[in-house]
Amino acid sequence: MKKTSLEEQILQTAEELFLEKGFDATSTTDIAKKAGCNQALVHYYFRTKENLFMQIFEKKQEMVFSCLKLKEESDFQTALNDFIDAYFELLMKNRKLPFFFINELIMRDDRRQYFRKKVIESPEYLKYYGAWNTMLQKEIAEGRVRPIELSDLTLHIVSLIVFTFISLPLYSDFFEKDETEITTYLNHRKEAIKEVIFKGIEILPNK
Amino acid sequence: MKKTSLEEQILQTAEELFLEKGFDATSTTDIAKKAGCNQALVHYYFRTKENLFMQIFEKKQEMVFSCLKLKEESDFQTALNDFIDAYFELLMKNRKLPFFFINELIMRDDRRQYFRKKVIESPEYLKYYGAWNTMLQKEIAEGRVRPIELSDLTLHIVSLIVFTFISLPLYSDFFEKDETEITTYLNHRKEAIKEVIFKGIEILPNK
DNA sequence: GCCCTATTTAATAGACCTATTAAACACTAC
DNA sequence: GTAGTGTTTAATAGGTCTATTAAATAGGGC
Repeated sequence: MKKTSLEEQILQTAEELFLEKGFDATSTTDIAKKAGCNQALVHYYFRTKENLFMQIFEKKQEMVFSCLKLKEESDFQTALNDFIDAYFELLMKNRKLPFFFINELIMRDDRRQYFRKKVIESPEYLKYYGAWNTMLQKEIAEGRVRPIELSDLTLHIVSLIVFTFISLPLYSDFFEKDETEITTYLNHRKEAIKEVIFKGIEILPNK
Repeated sequence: MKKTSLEEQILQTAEELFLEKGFDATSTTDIAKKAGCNQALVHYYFRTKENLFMQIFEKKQEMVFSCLKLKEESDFQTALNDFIDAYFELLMKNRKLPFFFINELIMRDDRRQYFRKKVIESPEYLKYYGAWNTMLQKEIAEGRVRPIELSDLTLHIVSLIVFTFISLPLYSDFFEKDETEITTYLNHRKEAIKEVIFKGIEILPNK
């Protein structure tokens, strides 16, 4: 029937549950029950709940991190547009990811330190940041973009995108929207975000 | 020494702890210990942890809600500017509020329903929404603001403000900032947000 | 003094959690 | 067959949590 081993099954189930309910609210008993095995088996394969969690955490961390990659050949506007598309698409496929990172990264002192060492201080991250900054500075120098810090621009974009997904449960609940309507709404939000960002940094000046 | 009764003391302590650590991570034992009383007393006064929590939840709900009020006399740009200031100031004084609402409102089905009935469907809320929309439509009709939905504009602004505070622990950790620097940073963010919003909706067209 | 009420405490029931232990099971090699 | 390996289970220790219980304490009115 199943090709996947129970170990794999536990890992998959844990991923679903940790993303759905968070670390604290998910018990090893929950995982075992849903994976269809004895609770002790979770500990047999992963020893601790924390170990099991970290495997999933690192995977998700990598997912988000890889969105920062910049296609070398493209111009700034295209790169920015692609970045927004990529980020939006990632979150449309993983709608609970913002909650996951808020609760399991931002709110945990120990994991923030881990993330900082692993991601922010990595040479790869610094390389990406440098590449983006070079592009932005060129745009500003040549008068196509108003003076703005890369850190501000990034935080603007990430705020607009991520918060769309954070507030999504309110939207779908309050206005009783079904899946199709939600997809339409999200695509609308994506364009609205591009509009306010592009206009807000004057990529397309009204002449 | 203390004028405040233990009941009041418990309520205050619970507010601090629920905001700091969230509902699940705060035990009635924690509250009692910090309030300096027996754990059973928490239940004596409030019967259940949920009861105690809801008193605090409603208070915070009211705080956020009251920011929507619109000073009747002002023009749109001033109103928008004041709204951003008010919201920012509220969160600067209550930095954990976004986490509180994400975990205790957005992520809980039952509390979303409660909030919807209590706030979103209240005549007051609808009145505020109408007043804002009237102003916005007038701006658009008279060509001072590009066509944009109020819902989009609101979500843009709230996203930008709230996410600044959501990501704040990362900022202060990663860049090792002290309190003074954080305040400077937050004020900088407030102005950066106003800039991108005002330019993004063309309140100040480049002529 | 004594009664009555409100407050506060210690003790505990009952539930759930993580992690460990020892025993049972399945399978291959011989 | 048996020995040996890795896998899976039942059982449980030891901890935490909420909520309840009964008993102790304090303070006012008489």
